[in-house]
Amino acid sequence: MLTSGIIREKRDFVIEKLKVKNFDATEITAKIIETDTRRRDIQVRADSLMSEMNRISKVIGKLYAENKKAEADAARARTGELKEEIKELSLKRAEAEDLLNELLVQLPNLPHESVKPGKGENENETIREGGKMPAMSEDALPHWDLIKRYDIIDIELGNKLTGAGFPVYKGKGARLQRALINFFLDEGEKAGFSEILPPVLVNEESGFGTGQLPDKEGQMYHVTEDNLYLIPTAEVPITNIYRDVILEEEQLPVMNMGYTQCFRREAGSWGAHVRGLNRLHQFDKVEIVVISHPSKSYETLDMMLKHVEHLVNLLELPYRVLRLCGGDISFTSALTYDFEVWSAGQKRWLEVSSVSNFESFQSNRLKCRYRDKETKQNQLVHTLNGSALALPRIVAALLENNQTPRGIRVPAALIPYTGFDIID
RNA sequence: GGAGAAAUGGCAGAGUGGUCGAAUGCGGCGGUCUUGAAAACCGUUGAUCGUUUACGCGGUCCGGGGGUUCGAAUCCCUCUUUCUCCGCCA
Repeated sequence: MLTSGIIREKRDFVIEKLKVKNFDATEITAKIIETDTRRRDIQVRADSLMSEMNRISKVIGKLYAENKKAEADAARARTGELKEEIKELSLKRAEAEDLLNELLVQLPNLPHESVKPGKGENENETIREGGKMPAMSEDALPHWDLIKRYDIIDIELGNKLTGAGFPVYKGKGARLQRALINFFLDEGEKAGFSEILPPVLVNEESGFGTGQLPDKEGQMYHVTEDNLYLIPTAEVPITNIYRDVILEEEQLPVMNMGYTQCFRREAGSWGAHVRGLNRLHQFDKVEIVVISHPSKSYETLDMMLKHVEHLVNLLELPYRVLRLCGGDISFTSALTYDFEVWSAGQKRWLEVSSVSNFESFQSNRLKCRYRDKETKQNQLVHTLNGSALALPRIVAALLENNQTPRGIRVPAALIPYTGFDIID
């Protein structure tokens, strides 16, 4: 969330910026400023009352020590009234604080200056393309046919065991998953990321820290019995490691990555675009998460982009990189690049990675700061994350783009991991 | 799941109702000494909210929440976590 400070000091700027995200902040920022002012006013009054109370208490203590009971009792006369007032003010302050938080949480992050306005995904801007388009005949099969032909991923069986969106990987299909996970982790390590294997269930605080709660509650599976949530991405546990943490400046950047299974309810998503592996309730993903010095976070974003590009290149997939426009970028992000790979069977682009800089939007919620060497002040860090990569659509594209009459060719970089060079 | 013990600053560890934000040690930072370093010695060293042009000043925080009291790290309730013992278990 944004800080109340920036809204107080640069309200017009905030309103202007949020227009890029098609968000009208006029009314809510006014409420925020009003609530914030009220909160501070209450605190000033409460503080001075408490100060007086402390003073009187000390005097009483001294009087008792000197055995001056009568004077002590006289001093106590006023305390009841003070106590009453303090109680009342604290309640009001808590109320104002809660309301302020409620309001702040509703404001999206400010978009970076390079983000252009736009209604939706059609207005995203392609900033880079790479890879070679596969030479395919018109009748290239979509992956949902290929997985059946080679019996490597079983959607129906997943239906039997669990329900729609929970496929079962078998034989070379299972091995391919394992190969991709190890490949991504090994490449991540080479790029300087430390591996984390976090829990896939998190508590409410974590959900709030990264912004899934309270607004996007329906996205996550909720284990009500224990009030835990199945993670929709490794971003949640890995970023929350740094909740309430103050880092030393020289520790930055903190570069972590983790493989986890991811769980998404995706309530209400149906249609042709979600067929096969295109959208699942459970899938595998390696996520990279970086905590960066605020002045370096856009360099960090570029570094992460290069890493993802490197992965896609090694997998020999044709890709393009999009800079999301204001209408498509997420609530929490300041700047997001999407990676899409071409799928020859479906003849369309599939999103396989989303790399974002959240600036201090997440860290403000997380209270993750670093101690500035020069000023000795604690400052909010910038957080970034990206998929590197999400498996299902990568698998879909690999299968579709590499289909041959003899079977499905495995890209060279993966063969050491799969142990086979063809799926047949 | 049952019984007991505990939770204090970066770490270790005192403190059981009145200048306690908290002794002491270690660590960190600054300094003296030294050609340099070590040792020794001296000083300093938490977070957070508010206020102030500023120097400052005030409030809150001793696992979380609530309570008793003029006053709580200290007493009471509750939750969480850790340790020990028992049970169960991959």
